[in-house]
Amino acid sequence: MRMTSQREIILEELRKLKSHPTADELYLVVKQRLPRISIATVYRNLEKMSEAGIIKKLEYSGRQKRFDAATHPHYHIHCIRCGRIADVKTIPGRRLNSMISDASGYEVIDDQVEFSGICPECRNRKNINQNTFS
Amino acid sequence: MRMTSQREIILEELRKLKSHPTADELYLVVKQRLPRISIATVYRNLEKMSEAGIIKKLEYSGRQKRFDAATHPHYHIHCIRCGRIADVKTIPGRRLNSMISDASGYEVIDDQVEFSGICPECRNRKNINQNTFS
DNA sequence: TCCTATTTGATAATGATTACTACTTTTAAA
DNA sequence: TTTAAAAGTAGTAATCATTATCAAATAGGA
Repeated sequence: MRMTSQREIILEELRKLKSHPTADELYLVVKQRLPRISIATVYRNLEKMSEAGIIKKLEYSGRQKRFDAATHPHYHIHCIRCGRIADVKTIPGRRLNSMISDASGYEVIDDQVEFSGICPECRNRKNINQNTFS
Repeated sequence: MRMTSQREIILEELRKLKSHPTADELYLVVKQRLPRISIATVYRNLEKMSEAGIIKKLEYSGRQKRFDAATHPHYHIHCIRCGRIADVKTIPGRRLNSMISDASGYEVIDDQVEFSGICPECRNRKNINQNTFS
């Protein structure tokens, strides 16, 4: 895989963001530095880099795929009030995947684990300032 | 919510299927009994019934939504070879959601948990008969 | 430097889902 | 029971995210 400037900058900007952006959100950011870049290039490179294991593609609920520069195993949690998607720091002591492997007979290769709920901030400020992240 | 014949038959046919069908797969089945039904009716009713908690919508973005008549908490596992989506019979002893709640500070309301891997059948018959379900 | 497989930008095509519209059925109030 | 508002339906157009296509550009080794 050639390291083009487009690819490099897409990766750089993704690494800066903690928000697990969609392809079009990332496109807007990258466009600041490469005004002539095409949205197709962003999609293509995100796909390639996730195939290569450099980044992780998150296929969760909602219409759009999201991308994460952090590839170490961790789960995500989605606030149904404000829309933000946060990392879950702790994962179960015994790796869940091996439990699932035992229970299902499948060879578990990957997981798409997303929880939905209400974040601490939204639980505090009830009913105000909704949807600031979504 | 009125129980129309369309709605009733969609629900009946969904309950018969163990395959977690997509809206269009279910449409083909329901069409056998109601030849004049519209695909839009299938989408609309699956959405309504999942809002009402009668069925469960499985959302893994980038792919088609799937629907499950079994609403009790259970996880799914997706075979990347043949495409089938199976139930995972066992779930972790202590409910995972409460662990996640503790770890994240979120009030966990729902989860979308899907594992990917290779099913026992596909592990046996290596390289032959791929994609019979996808 | 030169060659060529890879990548790019621009845009068309695709495919799943949702929106819309006019018509029908149900519900419930007068 | 009329009757009119509400809910639902079939058929189809529109939408939206994503992928495919293709001519032009370019990275990076020979």
